[in-house]
Amino acid sequence: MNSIVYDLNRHLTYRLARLQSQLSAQATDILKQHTDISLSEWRVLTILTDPKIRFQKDVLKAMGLDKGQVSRTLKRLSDKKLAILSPDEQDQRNRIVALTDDGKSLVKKMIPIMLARQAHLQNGFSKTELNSLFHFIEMLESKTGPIKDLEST
Amino acid sequence: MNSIVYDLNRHLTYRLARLQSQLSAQATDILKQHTDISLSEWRVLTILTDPKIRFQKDVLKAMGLDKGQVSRTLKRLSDKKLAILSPDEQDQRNRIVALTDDGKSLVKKMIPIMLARQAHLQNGFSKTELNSLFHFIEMLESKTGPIKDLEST
DNA sequence: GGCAAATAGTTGACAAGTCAACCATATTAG
DNA sequence: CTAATATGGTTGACTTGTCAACTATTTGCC
Repeated sequence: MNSIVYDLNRHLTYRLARLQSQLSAQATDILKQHTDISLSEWRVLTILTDPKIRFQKDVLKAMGLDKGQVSRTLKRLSDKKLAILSPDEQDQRNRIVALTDDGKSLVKKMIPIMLARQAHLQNGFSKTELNSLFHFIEMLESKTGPIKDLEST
Repeated sequence: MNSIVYDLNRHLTYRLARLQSQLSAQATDILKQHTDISLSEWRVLTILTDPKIRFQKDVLKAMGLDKGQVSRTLKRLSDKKLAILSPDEQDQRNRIVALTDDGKSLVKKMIPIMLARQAHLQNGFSKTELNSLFHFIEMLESKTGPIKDLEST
């Protein structure tokens, strides 16, 4: 009667967690082979290629990362001379963020490599399948808030 | 001409990372409302309900976690009297791991809650869709090893 | 104008994850 | 038998992620 076995492998969030940790290890490896930036640094760099991103707060919103994490990541990028942070004269609370030339060329160099990886991962999926995968991700993301009535039978 | 914009939102691994961090925050919240164990502790507890898991190394294999992480998580579970670790007389390298009665009842109490959450998340997906989602996860997981020939044009 | 609230960012403390060195016990091959 | 190797586990150092407190501006309201 003590059949409280919980099948983790059919457990969606667990599977996603495992997948995610393997994927990020893979990305970290690739980055290490070519540069000396971390995965989160890479993500911020790519965000900075978007002309709509002008302030630190835009990075924050675009990525949904922690404030402090963004602050420190940008500081590291700035130390590595890949990004430049400057004050906004209009509103002194803001910090203007931008890629340096070094930053731009690093991104330019890495993009084909990272895209090749994406292609590798998506290889074997049809266009339709990919779309439904993105659709699934969106649906799940819409349900990641607090849940009420969890224990009602 | 400097159109090096990298669309992160159409970037599979980035979306999965974001989804995953939201999901695990949600799980952590739920656990905090009902107990004082962390998500990784919860996962190890559920693993321990499987009668095939007898030694610490089995936990390791079943979860694909870091050695050290498993060692420390089990230590915390043992400190909280939820699991018990004992030496294996046959092979002194092994540690036998098992749930205590407290551990069992905690799992029993939490399982319906965690299953309700899974149901909530999967709500809106048809059986077919769920199967293809799991299938996608498997396909991706099979591609998380090192990649060669990444830069060939 | 002046004060409360909102916004942007920084910092420190702490938890979780990753890596590698290390110890003890078993296994195996000569 | 014993020396090399493999296995299971622990530990410390380091990185990354998370949370909350705090400072400095700006905005909105009376």
